[in-house]
Amino acid sequence: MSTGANVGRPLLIIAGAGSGKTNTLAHRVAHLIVHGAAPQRILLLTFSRRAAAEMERRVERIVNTALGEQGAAAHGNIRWSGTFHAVSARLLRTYASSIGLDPSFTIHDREDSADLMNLVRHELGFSEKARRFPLKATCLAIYSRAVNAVEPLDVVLKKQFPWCAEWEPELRQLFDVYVGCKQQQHVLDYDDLLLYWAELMQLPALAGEVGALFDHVLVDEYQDTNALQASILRGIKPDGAGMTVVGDDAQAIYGFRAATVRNILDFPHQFRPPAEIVRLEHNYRSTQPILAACNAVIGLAREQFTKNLRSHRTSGERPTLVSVPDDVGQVTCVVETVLENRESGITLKEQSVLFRTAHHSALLEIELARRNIPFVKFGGLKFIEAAHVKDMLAVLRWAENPADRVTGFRVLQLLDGIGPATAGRVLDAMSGRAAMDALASFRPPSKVDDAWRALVALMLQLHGKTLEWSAEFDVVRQWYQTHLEQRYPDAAVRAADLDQLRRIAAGYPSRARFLTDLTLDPPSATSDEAGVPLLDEDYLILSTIHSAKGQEWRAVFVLNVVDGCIPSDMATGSSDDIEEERRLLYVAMTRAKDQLTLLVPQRFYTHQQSKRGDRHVYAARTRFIPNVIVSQFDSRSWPVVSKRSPADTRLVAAPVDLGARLRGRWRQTGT
DNA sequence: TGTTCCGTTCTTTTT
DNA sequence: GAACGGAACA
Repeated sequence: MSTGANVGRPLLIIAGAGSGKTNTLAHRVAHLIVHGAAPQRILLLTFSRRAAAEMERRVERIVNTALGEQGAAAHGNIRWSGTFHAVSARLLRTYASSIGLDPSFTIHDREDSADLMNLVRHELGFSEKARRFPLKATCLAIYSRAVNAVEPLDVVLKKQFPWCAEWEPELRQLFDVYVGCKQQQHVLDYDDLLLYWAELMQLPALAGEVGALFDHVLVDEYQDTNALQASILRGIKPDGAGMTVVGDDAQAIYGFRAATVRNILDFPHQFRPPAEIVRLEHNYRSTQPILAACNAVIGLAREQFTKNLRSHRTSGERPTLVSVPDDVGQVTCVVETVLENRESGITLKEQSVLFRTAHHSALLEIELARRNIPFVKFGGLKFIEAAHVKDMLAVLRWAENPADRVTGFRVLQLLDGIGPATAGRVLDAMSGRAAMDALASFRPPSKVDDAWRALVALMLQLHGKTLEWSAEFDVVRQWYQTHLEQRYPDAAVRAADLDQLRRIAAGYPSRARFLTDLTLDPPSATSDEAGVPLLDEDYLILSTIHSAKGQEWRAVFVLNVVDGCIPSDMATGSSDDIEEERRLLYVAMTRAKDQLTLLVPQRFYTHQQSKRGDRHVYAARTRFIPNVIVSQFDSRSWPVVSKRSPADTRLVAAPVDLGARLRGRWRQTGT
């Protein structure tokens, strides 16, 4: 890459799967540093904290090699790196006073936001049953979409939520009050982090100041950013000078979060002269047969992608389509193949099992635990979302920000005898200036007296900030023990999670940093043994396809490659949705270096139809691997039956799409 | 007012 | 199979 001459000019790198994107970006950053750019003035925006850390590590290594350790140390480290959300939180705390924001704001995660939305929803009387108003999660999804896509409510409703369109005036009112509540309570949600940053960039003086912090702005996974994020970038570097974005339009899988492929496609022509475009089309990851199958799958997409990836690794086996009888067969097949692989020298860590939705791995997790095979799971429910962990965090967060009603609501209702009504009255009393005084002088129902005194004492102690952060955590932990035992029969198991939380807390200098970081970059993995750091141990990777983005393994298994899972039954609404599901399968397949196994259960259990009887449906191989391209795969059945009747073989080679037909019929009558 | 139980509805991916 | 809302009960 000829960076030297064009350091100032905007650059778009279209990087195909396995084309060494991370490495390219790392080299570019390192190159900038080696040629005199100040690391402190580089902004590196990635998709996850994990990706940012990995990037920093690589950059450091390259710079060290080029300049020697001393030379590298003289340059210092990259200071601004992370997700849009995390970087925003940091910027907003710095500029809070200039934009009328309380610098000690707390951040709501998805669940908290939904809870607040629900509070408002009830308050406005929208929750009466006769009205069938959208549920809290739907309300939040609509709101979020409007914010992130930068689209007016009526457009969002028409395009994405037509069944809620009749509620437009009520939703408008709901969102209006919701926004007011957040401001009153010094709380920002995920969307606010982007929104406030984007708004800040509309103020010329501040925009100039923030833009001037950075000489270079690099954005990874640009295909998965949304309109709001694009507007932030335009605000930072209006002329695109020093800006590099990297992405692959064929791997866009975050449309549900309002990400749009337009960002990457329209990037070059935002600028005059237009951005330079570099295409990386060599795949260094997968064998040619695997890559050919991946290309075949993405080749059937409605919109054609310009790249055609070529592999450097010409030998190897074709990917396998394995037909298994049902979900139990699927799990057995995977586990036995994984173990075989390990015998032949592929460690567990070099293998992964991918799936569309988090619960698809449930049965596998049980079997792995039974056979004592360690694993780590990415995606799905995180341990931070477990009720007992949320309880602990709620206490700490309420102390940090007593105005946060959702959090206070949660803490108060931990006490036996305090329900929504009493909690509401306490919070009303606290809404004045001296919240903690109001809390201390509140008279609760007499039967909660003892518990009440303990809570008040705890809150006063925390709010007074008389303790060291780690001691503070312990005080809360001790207070919570009673409630933990009272509420959960499996308190001992949950206590282990809280030990883990304590270890995480110990790594932070302050309560505020701990709370912010945990909300924005929560530990993404859960393992079979919570808390045991599996540093040098070997373990199998389980991951949702979304969380597998950017990763690679020697052997990859994809579960439930059937219609109804990929594409998900939830996503068969519009053809845009279907196309995103196709790319999802493509992303899953392109993770594999040497061995790729797609599992196709013949019977697929579902808990959708509750009408006693059919608890499973006859599944069909995913529509994304139609007969035209099935020759790219080795098809076989498992378990292997020595004598097969010809009829069976035919069924495996060309399964009837019975499930899809049945579902189609159901849908017509249903809606 | 708080708790419990029952019937209905919806079920994905994540910062 | 969970989450929600409504209603009955303590």
